[in-house]
Amino acid sequence: MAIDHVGAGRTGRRDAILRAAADLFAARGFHGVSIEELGRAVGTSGPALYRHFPGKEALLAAMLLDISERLAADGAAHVAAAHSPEDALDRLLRGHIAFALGEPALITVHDRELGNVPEPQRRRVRRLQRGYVEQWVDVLARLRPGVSAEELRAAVHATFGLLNSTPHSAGRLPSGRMADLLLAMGRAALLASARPGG
Amino acid sequence: MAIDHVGAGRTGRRDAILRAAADLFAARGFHGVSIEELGRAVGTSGPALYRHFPGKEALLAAMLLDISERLAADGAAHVAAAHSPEDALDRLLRGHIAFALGEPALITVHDRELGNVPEPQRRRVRRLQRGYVEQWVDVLARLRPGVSAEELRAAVHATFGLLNSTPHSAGRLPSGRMADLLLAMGRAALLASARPGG
DNA sequence: GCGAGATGTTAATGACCGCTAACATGGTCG
DNA sequence: CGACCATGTTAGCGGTCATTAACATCTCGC
Repeated sequence: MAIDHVGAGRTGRRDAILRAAADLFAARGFHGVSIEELGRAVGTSGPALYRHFPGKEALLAAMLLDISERLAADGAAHVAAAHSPEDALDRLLRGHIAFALGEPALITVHDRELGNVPEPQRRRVRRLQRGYVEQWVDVLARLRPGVSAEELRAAVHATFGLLNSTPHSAGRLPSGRMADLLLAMGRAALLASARPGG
Repeated sequence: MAIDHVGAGRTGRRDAILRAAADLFAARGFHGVSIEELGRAVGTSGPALYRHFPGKEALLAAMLLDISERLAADGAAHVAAAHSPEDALDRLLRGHIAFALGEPALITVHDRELGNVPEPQRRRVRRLQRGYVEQWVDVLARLRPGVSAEELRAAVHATFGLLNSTPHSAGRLPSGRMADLLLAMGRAALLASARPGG
C-alpha cells in the first residue's frame, strides 16, 4: 500500500494530476479539457488544482518539461552505455519504443501541445528536444558519414513520427510484437534514409 | 484572374474558409481557434461563417470528410493504375507523400481532430480511413503473404506516422529531397515490417 | 426597377472557463 | 494545547465563445 495508484493518496496528488491531465490532453487537446474536469479526474473538484500548479499553462509546461528531460536523459544514458554506433542506435530505438508504448498519452501531448506552453519554459523544452534529436543525429552520422546533417535530422524526425504513431494504432497488437515491429521498421527506415545516394 | 487565391472572391468563400480553417486548426487545434478568427482569416468577420456552415463542428466535419474522400479515392486510383503489387505500393507511397508535402495542414488536422467531429459524420470519416488503410494492407499482403493482417495494419499505421510527420520538420529540406527521403524510408519500413520472422 | 435570395454586418444572449476569494479542516510540532 | 501550513471546499468575477437576431446590401431574373 505504499503508493496509491488511482492518485488519491494523501501525497502524490501532483503526480496524479499530471498523469490524469496527460490522458485528457491526449484525448481532447489542451483547450478541450477544463480545470473542473482535471480536478474531477483525481477525485477533487476544480480549483484544488491551484494548490499544486500556478495555472493550467504551468501544468502543461511542467508536463512537457518532465517528458523532454526524461527522453534526453535516457537518450544520453543509452548512448553512453553503448560500445558501438550500431549498438547505440539500437539502444536509442528500444528506449524510445519502450517509452512510446508505455506512455502513449505523454508521447502524444509531447508533440502536439508545445504551442500552448508559455514562453519562458517553451524555450527550455525546445532545447531539450533539440538535444535529444542531436543525440540520434550524432549516432547516425557515425554510421553513415557523408550524409548531410540536415538530411539526417529530417530522417530522425520522420522516425519519431513512425515510433510515436503507437497511440493511433493502440492495442491492436500485443505490446511485445508491436515493439519488435517498430524496432525493425525504425531501423530499416533510418538506415535506408542514411544510405548515400538513396 | 479566374480564381481568387487569397479566398476573398465573390464565390469560393466556402473553400476559402476551409483552407484557412485547416491552417488555423493545424497550428492551434480546433478548440484553440474562435469563429471570429476564422472569419477574419478570410476577410469577413465572425458570424458570416454561418452562411456557409451550420456550425463550427460541421465545418470540421466537412473538412475531414473531404480529406478522407480524397485520400481514399486517390488511393483507389493508384492501385487501379498499377500493374504489379510493387508498382501499387510505390504509387501509394508517392501519392501519400505528395499529399502530405502539399497539404501539411490538412494532414495534421486529419489525424488529430477526428475526436471533435460529431457522431453522424464521424462514422463516415472512420469508414473512409479504414478503407484507405485496407488498400495499403491488401497490396502489402500480396507482396508478403503469410504475415497476419493485424501486423500489416499496424505497419501501415506506423508508416502513416512516418509520412505524416512532414509538418513537424517542415521546410528544413527542399521538397524534392524530402519526398525522395520519405519514399526510401517508407518503402524500407514497410518491407522490413512485412518480412516474416523479422 | 423591383422583389427575392444570397451574403454580409453589428448587437445581444447564454453558457462555460480560468482564476481568485473566503472560508474550512486536519495533521505537525513548538 | 494551539499556531501553522498544506490542502481542500463553494461562490463569484471577468472574459471569451458559439450561436442567434435583426437589419443592410448587393445581384439577378422578370
